[in-house]
Amino acid sequence: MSGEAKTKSQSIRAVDALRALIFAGELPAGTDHLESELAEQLGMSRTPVREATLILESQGLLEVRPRKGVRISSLSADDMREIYEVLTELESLAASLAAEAHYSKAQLARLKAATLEMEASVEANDREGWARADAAFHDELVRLGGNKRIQMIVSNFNDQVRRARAMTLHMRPMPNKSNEDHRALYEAIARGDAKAARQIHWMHRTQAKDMLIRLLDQHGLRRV
Amino acid sequence: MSGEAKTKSQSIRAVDALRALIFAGELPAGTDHLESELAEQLGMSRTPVREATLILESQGLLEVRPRKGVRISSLSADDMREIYEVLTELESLAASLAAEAHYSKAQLARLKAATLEMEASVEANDREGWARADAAFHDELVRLGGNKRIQMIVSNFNDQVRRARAMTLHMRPMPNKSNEDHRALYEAIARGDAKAARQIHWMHRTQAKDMLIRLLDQHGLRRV
DNA sequence: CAATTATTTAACGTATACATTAAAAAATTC
DNA sequence: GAATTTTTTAATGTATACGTTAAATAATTG
Repeated sequence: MSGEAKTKSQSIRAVDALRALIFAGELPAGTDHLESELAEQLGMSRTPVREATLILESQGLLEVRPRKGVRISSLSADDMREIYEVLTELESLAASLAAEAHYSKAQLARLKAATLEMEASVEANDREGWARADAAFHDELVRLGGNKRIQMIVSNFNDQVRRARAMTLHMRPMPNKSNEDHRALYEAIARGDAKAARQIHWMHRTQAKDMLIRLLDQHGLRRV
Repeated sequence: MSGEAKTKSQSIRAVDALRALIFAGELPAGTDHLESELAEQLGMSRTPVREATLILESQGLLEVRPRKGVRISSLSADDMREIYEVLTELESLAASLAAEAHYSKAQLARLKAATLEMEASVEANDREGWARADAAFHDELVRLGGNKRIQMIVSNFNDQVRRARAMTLHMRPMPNKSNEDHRALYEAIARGDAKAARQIHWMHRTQAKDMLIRLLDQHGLRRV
């Protein structure tokens, strides 16, 4: 009933495979790879690989550099700042829109569940669990905002900073303050207070940005 | 000295040509076109056309629909609202960042020039001239914000609403209020007042959005 | 004759061959 | 021997052939 046997095209497979390799760090940031090598590695011809690289280039995950192979994108502190500026702004807008939508408690169940999971994870000292719940919270927040364009951009930019977040996950203190923010944001949305929702999320993201950049800087990570 | 004879690839040529055809309305919104037809029309094989459609799809200008040809994207009023929400938010952020950068009068010369040109165009009753200067103003504003990601998204979304703006250009009253906004925004940026810059631009864009949607609605344009 | 199944068609997806061209290597010149 | 030119190499860009498959059409069945 649920698991359809989709016949995915090689191009889609190439996109998925390359994304996975990039996120797993098996194609590390800054490295170059020839189309023909990637094609061989993925067991297909160059054609679908070329199509995949065009798609991934438009998503900012790599750059196609004629005759030098595709280069896996890396991010400077400044890139990170730019991306977080956009994420902060658009997620805050989504938070505001979500509050204006006056969702019922039931419709906010997933958001609530994510906050509880984060709190439980902090109790259990489980960083990976916390990170998963945090991602779920942010995804759901943006979804509740109801603007498909925001969802697309935010998802895209989250992909771009995925490795950087993963790297710093274990460098940080346990996110207690963060959980308070999430709870406060949930409540602002639940009572339909758009202004507060926007403000709370804006502060939340801005602090996360500052922390991330500080950590990368402290650990001498010039590009990630 | 300036006009280098670039040897552009067919794929790039295809992207440029298709964009031009879309903006000119020769490939109207909502219409379907086979890869082979487009290839013939552009005088090249399907390969570069396929690559071009993948790029244009990621830019939201068309959708690739296997076996049904590529469909030129059309926008509903709701799509328009979504796009304008993002444009409003990101341009307002750019305005705020531009103010924070404390540019000199010289650095703001192009922005100033655009405001003067808009005022002159209104005097001369020249709508096309006004639209050009308005676009220049907004481009320069976003450039001054200094965030490359914002520039990319805004430019992309502007492309998507280009036709809709063009259609409504002659339905609107002469934009006097708009010119006042631009002047006030220029002054807020010049004196480094980030909060005011953001606020002025936010109102400006929100009003533009409401006007656009109202006009399209009044004229029964369900999709453009 | 409606509904289903089989067949045909045509558009796409992919592999591959080849042309182009930037980069690397070798040869030449001063 | 350094700098320039020529040659070679190899990676990409493009065309094309062909297999695959969704859609359209025809045939069949109850």
